Amino acid sequence: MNTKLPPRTVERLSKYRRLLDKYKDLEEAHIYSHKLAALLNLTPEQVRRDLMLIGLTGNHRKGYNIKALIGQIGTTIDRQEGHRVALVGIGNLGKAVLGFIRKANTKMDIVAAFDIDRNKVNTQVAGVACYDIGAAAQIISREQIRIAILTVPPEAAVNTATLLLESGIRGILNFTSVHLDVPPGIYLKDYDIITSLEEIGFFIMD
Amino acid sequence: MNTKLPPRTVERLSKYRRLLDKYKDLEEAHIYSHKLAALLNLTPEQVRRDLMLIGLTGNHRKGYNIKALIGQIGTTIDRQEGHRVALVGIGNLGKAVLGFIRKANTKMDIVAAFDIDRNKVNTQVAGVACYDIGAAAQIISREQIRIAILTVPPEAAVNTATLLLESGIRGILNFTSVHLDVPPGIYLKDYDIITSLEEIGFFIMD
DNA sequence: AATTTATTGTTAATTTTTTCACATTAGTGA
DNA sequence: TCACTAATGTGAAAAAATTAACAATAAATT
Ligand SMILES: NC(=O)c1ccc[n+]([C@@H]2O[C@H](COP(=O)([O-])OP(=O)(O)OC[C@H]3O[C@@H](n4cnc5c(N)ncnc54)[C@H](O)[C@@H]3O)[C@@H](O)[C@H]2O)c1
Ligand SMILES: NC(=O)c1ccc[n+]([C@@H]2O[C@H](COP(=O)([O-])OP(=O)(O)OC[C@H]3O[C@@H](n4cnc5c(N)ncnc54)[C@H](O)[C@@H]3O)[C@@H](O)[C@H]2O)c1
Repeated sequence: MNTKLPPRTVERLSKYRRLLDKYKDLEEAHIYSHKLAALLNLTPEQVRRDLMLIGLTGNHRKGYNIKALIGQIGTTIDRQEGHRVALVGIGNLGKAVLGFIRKANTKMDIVAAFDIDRNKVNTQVAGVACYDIGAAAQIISREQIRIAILTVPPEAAVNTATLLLESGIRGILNFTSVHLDVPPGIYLKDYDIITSLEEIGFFIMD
Repeated sequence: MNTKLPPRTVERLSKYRRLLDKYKDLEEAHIYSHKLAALLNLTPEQVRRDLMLIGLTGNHRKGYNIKALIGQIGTTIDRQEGHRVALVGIGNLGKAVLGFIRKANTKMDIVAAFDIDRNKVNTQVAGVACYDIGAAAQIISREQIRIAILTVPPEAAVNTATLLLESGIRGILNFTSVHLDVPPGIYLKDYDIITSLEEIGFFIMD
């Protein structure tokens, strides 16, 4: 079900599902486009169009069936078999991420974590097995891991990313704020809290 | 210098500066739009347009003077006096954020952190004073804090956000993945790693 | 000094995204 | 049963963002 979808739509679909996840077991719960829009600061038209794009159809009187909505978002943006993810760098941020994803209901499975610190290697954090970074190539290949979350210290970022790409990683979520040069075909997403803060700062000025 | 700027431009300006920050002391360093674009997966035209929008002018032969570029981004998106920020919830994520921002060169100053845990209250983390959440209203008002980073457990999110808004906070960076209902005029930005991962997952499928 | 070159600055064109507008429709209740 | 209501679904319009195109130009070279 991988038709070409606008990137923004993909992002919003993920958010709809995150928001409505807690109602997923209610068989007959519905939500109106204007309600969903209000919850996420969007317009009702935008919500309807997004849902239209994934072929979801609502009820003219009750709105969208939440269970169906979650299901359809799943068939659209998830891989059936899920995604196998590695976390690299089990520091404060890495631990927070592990704990967070463990609790979340998602097809993103963190199947391995890597660190260089001997005290962390061969332990479990939030139910995830931690390995030495030296074993990364082997484990990523064996476990068919395709996505990596990079939370190593900045000075280790470039080398670690190179290693990950050589090991078969196809997408990186990079928290290090270090610029990574990736070849075409690799999906790199950077997140930097400072950019978020500066954006907030700019828009609250008056 | 607060002309109306497209939100995307603001975000990219922040990224240009983050990326070039390390060259800020080189008096005569220049960069071409195409070089900057390549570093951030943008087009040269987009870079030139962004810089045009903030009234920055490059040299036809050498490109943009990095120091001038950083300066002009500053006058455009920063407040001269900086922004006073509070971090609320000093757990794994909160500590990572404190350490990160302390090291970064930015006008965002974290001037207080809050927690409910008695072991954390009245300590310092990454040079930031930690207070009891009960003192938040008083300290936020006294310190004129306008922006809060919310890293409390999900179940505390709504109440804590209410308290922050009552205390004068105008912008919230919300990591809790809990939906917050904020009145108009308050700038809320949510970040959820799962949405980032799902986006990566979707776009590496083929 | 003239020529060449590579880049900027910017208008115009294009593409993408959002919003409008309204016909259609499922349920409600008189 | 039949109008009425408050939604959806979607083509069309508008707005926003990006990309193309190219004249202007500053430095390097001859
Ligand atoms: N983008 C953001 O918003 C943001 C926020 C906070 C932190 N950060 C960044 O995230 C990263 C981690 O932050 P943190 O606070 O968790 O740091 P941390 O020092 O607590 O953790 C880093 C971990 O990486 C491990 N490590 C070091 N070298 C390694 C290597 N070569 N291979 C594997 N593991 C290695 C360390 O042993 C440690 O466990 C840093 O780069 C930091 O700057 C980014
Ligand atoms: N959005 C994301 O990408 C992302 C990633 C990781 C974690 N998270 C979320 O961030 C939050 C923090 O995660 P963490 O791993 O640091 O959790 P944590 O449990 O380590 O830290 C939470 C901290 O908040 C404090 N706290 C509890 N109640 C409080 C209150 N009422 N007022 C002030 N402080 C209070 C606790 O004492 C603790 O120090 C959680 O909501 C988690 O789900 C989000």
